[in-house]
Parts: sequence; structure tokens; C-alpha cells
Amino acid sequence: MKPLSDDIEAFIKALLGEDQDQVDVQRNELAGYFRCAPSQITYVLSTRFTPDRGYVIESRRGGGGFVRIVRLKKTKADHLLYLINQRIGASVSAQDAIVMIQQLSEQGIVSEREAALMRAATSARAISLPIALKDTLRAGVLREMLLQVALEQKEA
Amino acid sequence: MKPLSDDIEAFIKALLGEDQDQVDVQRNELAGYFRCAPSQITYVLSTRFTPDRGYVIESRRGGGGFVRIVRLKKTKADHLLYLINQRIGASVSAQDAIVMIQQLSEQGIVSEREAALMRAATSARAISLPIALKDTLRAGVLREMLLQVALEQKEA
DNA sequence: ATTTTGAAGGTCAAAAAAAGTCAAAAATAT
DNA sequence: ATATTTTTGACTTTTTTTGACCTTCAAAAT
Repeated sequence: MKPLSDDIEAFIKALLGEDQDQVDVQRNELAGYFRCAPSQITYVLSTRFTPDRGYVIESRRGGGGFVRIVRLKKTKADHLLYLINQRIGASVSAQDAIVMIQQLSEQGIVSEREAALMRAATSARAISLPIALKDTLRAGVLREMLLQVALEQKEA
Repeated sequence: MKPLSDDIEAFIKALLGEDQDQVDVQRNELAGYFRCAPSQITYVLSTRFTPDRGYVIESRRGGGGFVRIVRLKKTKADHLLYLINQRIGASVSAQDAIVMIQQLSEQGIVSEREAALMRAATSARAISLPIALKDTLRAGVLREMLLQVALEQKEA
């Protein structure tokens, strides 16, 4: 028998449909519908709606909370997705970061101001840690920023 | 469903509008309008209209009492310097960062895209470290980004 | 002038409403 | 058999909502 996760995945993809590239759901509600543990929803989201499959998740807890699934427009974000999924690994040197950011700026994917912000955030001064950890941290910071830029490539 | 607090926040911001920097409301009246406990109003005021977000609250009890919401007018340069020199210390929590960035965006010091980038760079996901170090790292990253913004502010 | 009183707003902690984490158990696949 | 994937559940964290009780003020009553 097909696993539940596949059904849940299909359901969410149906919600997104053709025209919409963003949908909000309530974790508990969805879990209720599928008669499964709420954490099952989390599982599906974290295995099937990952950046390397072209999705990003946002969420909010508490009253009125939600989980938002955003599908990235792949055509626009190709280079970004390459950087996010391939080029950035567990560690990125300051030099590499500068090169990547420069490319994004040249390609008009980010403005010069945004590029400057990204350089600042990934600079050696921003990240004051032993060198071993520095490059690891930079990878995380850069990746999240790129994901954010990719997120904005959804409409238009 | 969106939480009531968001509606109440929006309502008060609409009351303030563009031209007005100050508005008086009656707590009980507002609570009546939104059919909620009066302390809910207090909750919204104390979480959304804080000095950090650029507001100050005054109030008076007793007959004819009121709550006055005042939006502060600070120059952009002042605000940046305050954040860099006063507000950011050795350590900044994720929530504090979000509030500061939101404030920068509302004051038009950074664009919404830039704000999103800054949120990404300072998010918990970007910085994967033991909590103790996390807040320290975030302070560094945020400070460098603000310095960058300040730099551009001066040039313009 | 003093005391009452009712009409405000304030405080604080508990309850409720979400979502997240993590590891163990169960089911599948190799 | 072993490894991987799925499923579950107990526990945590965050955010909102409510209610019971407290304080303050101004006006009316003494």
C-alpha cells in the first residue's frame, strides 16, 4: 500500500495547483483530515517540500498559527537553486562568498545595495569565531539569504 | 484564521494613518468593538506598540480615562546609530532582531526586500550553533549589516 | 473639605491554540 | 538481515486569549 506521506504530498500539491505558488495550511487541521499525528505533516514537509525540490516553508506558532508552503518558480531561480543546492556545502570561504554575491549582482538578481548587505553579513568581521567554524557559519547565513532571494522569485 | 491581535493592531495603525502621530482610544470601548477581554487590548499595545517599534503609550485611569498611542519621529541616522551603538550589545535574540529589522523597514531605511534578507541572515536556521553562541553571532552579523546601511545613508 | 463611588485602566498568571523536536516503533525496501 | 523510510507520541516552545483581582482618577455626595 502506498504510504500516507505520498497522499499528503499529493494533497498539498493539489492545493497549490497550477496558478497558485503559495498556500497556507494548519498543521493540526491537515493531520485531522488524514487522521495522523501532526508531526507526520512536519515529516512530509521536511522530506518532500525542501529547497532542492523547489519549495520553501515558513510558519508561525500560537493562536492563528499556520504553515506556508511556497513553490519557487524554477525558470527564474535556476542559478540560485544551483548555488543553494550544489555550490554551497557545509562550508564557504569568505572569498567564495564574495564571488557568488558578485555574480548575483552582475546578473541583476540582487541590487548593489542588497549585495553590499550580503557581503557585510558574510564578512569575516561579522562572523567572529575560530576559523574552523567561521566557514561553516558563513555557509548557513549565505544559504538562508539565497533562499530568501529565491522566495521572491515566485511571482512575476 | 488570522489572530484577533493582528486585527486590533491594524485597526490602531489605521487610526493613526499618515498624518496623525497620536491617537487616543478607550480600552473598554475598543474591547467591546472587538468583543474581547480588555486585557487583550493591553496585550496588543504591549507587544506591538513598544518603543522598540517606534511607539510610546501613555494612559490615564478613572472617569474619562484613555490610552494614548504616540508614534515617535526619529531621523533615520539617529535610529541607526541608536541601534548600532546602544541597542545591539554582545548578544541579540532572534526576536529582537526581527523587531529591529521591522522597524527599519517601516521607517523606510531599508526596502522590504532588504529587510527580508536581513531577517534571513539573522534567523535561527541561518545560525546553527549552541544557543549561547547563537545570540552572540547574530549580534555580529546584524551589526555589520547595519554599519553597511549607515555607510550608504551617509553617502546619499 | 472630605468621603464615597463608579468608571476607567493595569497586572499577572492560567488556559488555549497553534507549531516544533526528537527518538522510538513499525513498515518497507535492499 | 540490514538499512531506510514512515508513523507515532510524548514533550517543548511560542503566541494568543481570558479572567480574576488591583489601582487610579474625577465627580458626586456628604
